[in-house]
Amino acid sequence: MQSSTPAGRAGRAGRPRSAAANAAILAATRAALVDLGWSKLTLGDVATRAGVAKTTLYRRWAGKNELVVDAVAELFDELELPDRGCLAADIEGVVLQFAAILARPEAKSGLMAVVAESTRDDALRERIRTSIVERQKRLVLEGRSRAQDRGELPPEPDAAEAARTVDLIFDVVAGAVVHRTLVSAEAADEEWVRGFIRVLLTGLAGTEEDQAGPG
Amino acid sequence: MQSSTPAGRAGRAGRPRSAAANAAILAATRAALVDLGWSKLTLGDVATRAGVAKTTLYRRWAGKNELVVDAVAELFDELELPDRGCLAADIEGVVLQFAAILARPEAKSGLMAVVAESTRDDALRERIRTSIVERQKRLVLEGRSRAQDRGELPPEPDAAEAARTVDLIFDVVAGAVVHRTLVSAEAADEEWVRGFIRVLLTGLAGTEEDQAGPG
Amino acid sequence: MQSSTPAGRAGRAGRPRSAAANAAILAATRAALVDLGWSKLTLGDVATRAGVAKTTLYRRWAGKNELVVDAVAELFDELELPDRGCLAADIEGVVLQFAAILARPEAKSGLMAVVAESTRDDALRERIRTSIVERQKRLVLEGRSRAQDRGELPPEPDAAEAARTVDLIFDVVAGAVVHRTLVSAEAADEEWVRGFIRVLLTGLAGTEEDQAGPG
Amino acid sequence: MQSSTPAGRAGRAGRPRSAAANAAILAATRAALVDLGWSKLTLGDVATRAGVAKTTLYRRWAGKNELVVDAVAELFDELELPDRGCLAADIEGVVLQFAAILARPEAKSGLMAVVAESTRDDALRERIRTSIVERQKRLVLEGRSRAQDRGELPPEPDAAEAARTVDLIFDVVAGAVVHRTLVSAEAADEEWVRGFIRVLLTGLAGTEEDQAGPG
DNA sequence: ACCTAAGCGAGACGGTACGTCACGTCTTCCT
DNA sequence: AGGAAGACGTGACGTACCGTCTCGCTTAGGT
Repeated sequence: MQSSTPAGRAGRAGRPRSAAANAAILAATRAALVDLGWSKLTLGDVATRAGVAKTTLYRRWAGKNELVVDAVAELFDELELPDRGCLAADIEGVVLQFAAILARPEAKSGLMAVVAESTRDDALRERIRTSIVERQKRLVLEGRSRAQDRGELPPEPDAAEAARTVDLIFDVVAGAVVHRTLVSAEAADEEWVRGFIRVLLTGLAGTEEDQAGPG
Repeated sequence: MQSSTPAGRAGRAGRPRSAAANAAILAATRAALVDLGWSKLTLGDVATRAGVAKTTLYRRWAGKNELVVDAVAELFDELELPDRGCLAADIEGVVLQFAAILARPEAKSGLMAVVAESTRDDALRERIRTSIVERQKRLVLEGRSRAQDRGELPPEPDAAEAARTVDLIFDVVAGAVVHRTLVSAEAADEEWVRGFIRVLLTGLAGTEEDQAGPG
Repeated sequence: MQSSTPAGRAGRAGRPRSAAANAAILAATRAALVDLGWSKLTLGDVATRAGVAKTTLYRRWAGKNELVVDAVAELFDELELPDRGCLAADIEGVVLQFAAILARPEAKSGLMAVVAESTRDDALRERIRTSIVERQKRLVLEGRSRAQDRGELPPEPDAAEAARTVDLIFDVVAGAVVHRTLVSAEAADEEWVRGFIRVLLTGLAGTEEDQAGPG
Repeated sequence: MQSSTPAGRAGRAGRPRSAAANAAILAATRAALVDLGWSKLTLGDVATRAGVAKTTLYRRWAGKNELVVDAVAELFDELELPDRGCLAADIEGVVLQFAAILARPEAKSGLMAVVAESTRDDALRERIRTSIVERQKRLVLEGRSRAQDRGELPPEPDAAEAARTVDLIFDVVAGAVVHRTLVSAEAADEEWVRGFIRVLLTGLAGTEEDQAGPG
């Protein structure tokens, strides 16, 4: 990297922070999550793995929770919405991607733990929302927009209602996959995702018909 | 009788464990969850609150996780399925109860934390499943059966498929409410539950119609 | 054993204390001293080794110190003063016996520990004196008396002075052997004992002469 | 100078250990020995008294025994051999100093306890020897040398024999004073020390004569 | 080419909680 | 009443991390 600090920096005297250290620390954090899980992860151990002093770590993050949020957030940035031609297929694509990330131990172990912590720490919850949750709502927005272009979904008559629906869908989709993966502890595989999307698109009553139909 | 102690009596010698202590410990655990949250809860503090020695606590539970699971599990036993005449209303009733429990700080703080821990501890995950999850699936079963009696849902042609559907519905319902409450950090109130049930029963496409129709 | 308690017992109601238990407990204490040493010896372990409940043990001894004193005291009762014809030989005989007992791990480990404890516990010190120390002063008394009969030592002109001398000799002999064995951690063997007795009988100045003489 | 740090400087990185803490801890240890005795002394309490964290204590000493050895060893460094003109007077001077130290409760309580422990711990015994015992043998060596200069004792014909005699004398002197003080639990006062030195210098037989002679 | 301020590694520090162990007491049932 | 069994309240253990602090060294921008 040719420039470790952006142009707008305060730029006072002294040695600048190592840019390489940040990446090493986040990677070390994910590695520690894989090996130890959240509750046994210690900052001292992360520092050692990253080849960095503990003080360096504390200079940049307030504590374990903030560090883990940043380390996990990077995982979800690789999500994207493929264009597979129809709404159901698009959803299936992105849900399977999401399920694949959640199946990774560093995500499993870290994500739920920081969510749990965030129930008592507003700043942490906000950090999770901005770093992880809100950033991925783009997928829902884009998916709906595409479906409307295709005529699979009607246009939104009301902007506020539209936003509420995005939130609802996000809660339903993310919640279902998380529950399936972490609580039921079974894979959110292709078969399960198809069943889930059937319910999501046509509702419970429709589910039974569709099953009976092809059989 | 050949024996003064019943056949099923295991080790009859020695002082028996105090039954009152168990209840006191679980109540103290919930109180500590409210006051401190999961990560700052210490077994020493729970013991003090319960008026019990730390060793007594360790004699009965393997650690913090097991204790919290048991303490939280009791919260969910009060759930019941009211008969409100139609499927949507029945679901609304039970989901609102579930949301109310999840809104309590002892549940919020404890539940996600043990789920996070369970990603690295099979025995703990099993304990969560038997103590909390599986026990509440009765609600889904009873709700469907009632809806089928009323003709709101068709009968199940295939038992295996029926079981899969119960699991799916449970993941969707529990997951959505949990995500709404803990991640989005907004109340799963009556309005939200109605929107959720509309999607659940009629699907995304139907949702838009229904909204547009009466409006 | 047909009778577990001696004839002179108080004979109140209830089950009498098992006499066999006492011996078993003291033997178990010595065994535990050998295996674990004083500081790692626990009353629970002694009870288990003796095949006895902890309560039984506490009914009979106030604590670890008292128990160890009794267990160790028995070791020293086997000391006796042989008649080998002259004072030096008599002393050598009894000192070697004493050294042999002190070399046993149960004595080493237990004796010094209770002496250390006794510096802060008058009752314990008294118990040690009556059970162990005073009881062995008979050896010094008998040795002197025998030496006086033989004409090796002059008779005592003053009874009080005589008692003081017994105490002094006891302190010198016992102290030297204990220091040699425990602090210097070398065997109080025949060679050392001869050197010691030479000093004891003829003094430091005489020592050098005697050595040079026979050589 | 070629280097700002001396050659023998091992690990120069990191914060150095507080020198003040060491002294505070050893002093606190002695104070705790006075107040509580060895068996009730806890490292946590010592740390509190020293105004130091328990971990600091464990960073520097392996355990209670090692700590007490070091704390007690300092007491004996104040011993010195006065020149009072003749051997008997020199010995009396140093033995009275030794007795005075042993009479202090921190020495009484600590010394025998660590000796007892050392019967099962070779490293501890070695530590006691080098920190306490061997260091004080200088007194015996110097005393003998001085007495030889005065002609009170003959010169040593054999170096090995001379060393053995030093050990013997040390065992006799230290052992007798310790036994008198701790086991017999009576003061090693001037009167007793005179009697002891008479035996030490002239032997048992001589003792009686001397007493009878001048009386 | 210096100066200076911050970053950095190392590791000691005062804390807090851990989970275990032994204590000495108690409660229960049995003999 | 004595005894075996074992749960109980208590308190110390020695360890592990916490987050902070002192060290001496490095590094780069500003002069």
